[in-house]
Amino acid sequence: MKIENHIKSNKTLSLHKKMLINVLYTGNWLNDCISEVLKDFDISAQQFNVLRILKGRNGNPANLSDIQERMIAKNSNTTRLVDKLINKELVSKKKCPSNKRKVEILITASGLTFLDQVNEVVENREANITKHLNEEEIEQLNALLNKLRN
Amino acid sequence: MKIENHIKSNKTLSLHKKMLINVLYTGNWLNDCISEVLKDFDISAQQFNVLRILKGRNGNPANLSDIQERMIAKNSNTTRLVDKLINKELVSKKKCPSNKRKVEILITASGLTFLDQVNEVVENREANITKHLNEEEIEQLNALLNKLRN
DNA sequence: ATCATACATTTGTACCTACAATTATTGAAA
DNA sequence: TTTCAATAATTGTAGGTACAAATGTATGAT
Repeated sequence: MKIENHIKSNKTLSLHKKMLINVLYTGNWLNDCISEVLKDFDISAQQFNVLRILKGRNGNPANLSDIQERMIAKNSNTTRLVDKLINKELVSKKKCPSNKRKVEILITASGLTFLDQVNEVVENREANITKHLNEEEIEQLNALLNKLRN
Repeated sequence: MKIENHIKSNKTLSLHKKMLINVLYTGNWLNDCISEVLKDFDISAQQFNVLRILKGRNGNPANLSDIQERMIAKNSNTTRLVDKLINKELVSKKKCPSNKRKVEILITASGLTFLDQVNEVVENREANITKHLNEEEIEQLNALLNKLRN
């Protein structure tokens, strides 16, 4: 469906405007798709994102700033996201011994198990989304988005 | 810049995954670009969106559900967004006389003046963003995003 | 050694989002 | 006509985002 139908616009939008709205709208839409799956696991997209980042460290502890740098939404308040995950015992945090300004954050064993369970369902959903485009189109879309951001 | 550098991923991501992350990331990025401009006017992207929708009605009052349908972020809590705009006297609201369940929302004269001022700056910023792609690429990007959502 | 500065994180506040529950109103069926 | 379901908006609560200010720690210059 065209973007102007989604937002029920009555005036004719310029191609440029349509494209920008489309990028915003599709980003929201994709976020909603993933959030819907995550809802069953009582976890938000950003919390899931933190868990994935920590798993990617393969046992090396991460600072808050390491996590922040890797977040998809750069303005997340990582302190509070991590706190929520600590409450769920999915991650652990302690002061960095060599530099007490920093913290060392790790995914726990139960965090890893949980993440693997969630990941399976998320990846199914993602596969269902990407199947609408072939490899060449995915590559094009990737390239165009990169170019848009400069 | 490639998306894997933005999120500083160390493992090699599949093309599919990169594309999905890219859609989310670029949506956030674009939102941040526009929000940065709006900040000078003390208005959020969603409040700006509501004002644009109301202007598009050309003097016809809008219900809350009319606005909601036209929002880029479909889950905005429109009641509260409108309340904020009423406090700033940029929009007005009254009970719909023919159906007291509904409300009639209008942009005020000062809302229109304000919107026009903001719009000029926003459109400059938008033009600066879209200039990285030519017409054909913009058309492609539009088509690919539409196809991704089915 | 002291001090100013930079760094890493936390906290505060306002706004926004997600979603469920509630209130008020309407319209149609029993 | 009463009642019940549907509709439109509002409210409540928890979580997330944006941004500034505060806290605690490290480090280089003097």
